[in-house]
Amino acid sequence: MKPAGREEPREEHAVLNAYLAKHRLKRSEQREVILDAFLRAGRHVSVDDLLRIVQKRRPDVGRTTVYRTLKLLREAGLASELALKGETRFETDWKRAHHDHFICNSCGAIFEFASPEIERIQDEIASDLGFRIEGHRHHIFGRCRRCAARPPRERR
Amino acid sequence: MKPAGREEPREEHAVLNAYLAKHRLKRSEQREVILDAFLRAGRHVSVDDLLRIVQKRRPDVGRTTVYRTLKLLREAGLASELALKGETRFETDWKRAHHDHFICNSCGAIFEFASPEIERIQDEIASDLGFRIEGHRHHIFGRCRRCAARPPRERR
DNA sequence: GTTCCTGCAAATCCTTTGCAAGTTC
DNA sequence: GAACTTGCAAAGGATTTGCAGGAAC
Repeated sequence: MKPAGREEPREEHAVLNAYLAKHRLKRSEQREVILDAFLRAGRHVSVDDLLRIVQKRRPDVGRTTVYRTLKLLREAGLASELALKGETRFETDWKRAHHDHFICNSCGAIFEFASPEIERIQDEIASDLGFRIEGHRHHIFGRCRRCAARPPRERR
Repeated sequence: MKPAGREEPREEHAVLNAYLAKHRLKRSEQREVILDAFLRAGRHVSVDDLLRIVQKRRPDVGRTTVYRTLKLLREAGLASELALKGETRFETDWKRAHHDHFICNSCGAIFEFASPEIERIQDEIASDLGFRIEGHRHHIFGRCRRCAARPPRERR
């Protein structure tokens, strides 16, 4: 455990810096701060979530920069996006195994799952079709354990 | 009235009318025309596609009405939506078996697939989690047979 | 006649872009 | 100093909403 306040030198910072160098882009404090906030934020943050977190430390960072930095992080392989209806959320993607999502319609909680078996079947179907897979998004919607137990109250 | 260019009396029209009656809503020519265009349009139309088709027959129909009618059709169980990045597409949903989609990143073509096996695995995973499934969206992205054969030309 | 629909324009929401000023290399 | 970044305001694109007039019941 590192001293309070201070940022641990996470591998992801090095990855970002390598990416910047490779593309002749420049480092900036904003990018550091945003990456750091993103890594600490936990999974499935929206742009607004992230902006809010970042602004606690640097109130002058603009929403535009958060958008631009998230795009950069995606290109660098550090973030991936989760296109939900109406809003896009982001999750860390560095050395994480592929996974998909359960999304609770009631409380909005997002759970992750992975199934090599599903992936395998997908691959089979794709190869039957002559389709070359480049990615996929598999979202399951429903009610999480807690919300299923406490059904939504009736309207009338 | 059944003038030339006549519409076949599809079951879906009856479903819509039943839905309207049940909810004390009113029938209108716009709704008929939009539903009809939607049924004929084939799969995966965008709002703009549909608007264009509808306006061939009734140039005075507004985009707003198309949005509103699609919403209605969804509620009546006649349409379901396919949330793609940047635009929403709609497909007919009356008495159609559940299916998911392959989407070609290159030409935009959309193919459908269904796998009872995948559904079964999903159910298992969900029940392990105590999650009650209400629906899902499974999109696979990549290149279709044709686009895979003709790789994208290089930029330089 | 009352209630519902429609089309237009305006409003929203999320995201991107133009630009002048500030940073990094 | 040249090239890249930033934040703001404005622009964009998709979708929704307010409203006055028009249709359906």
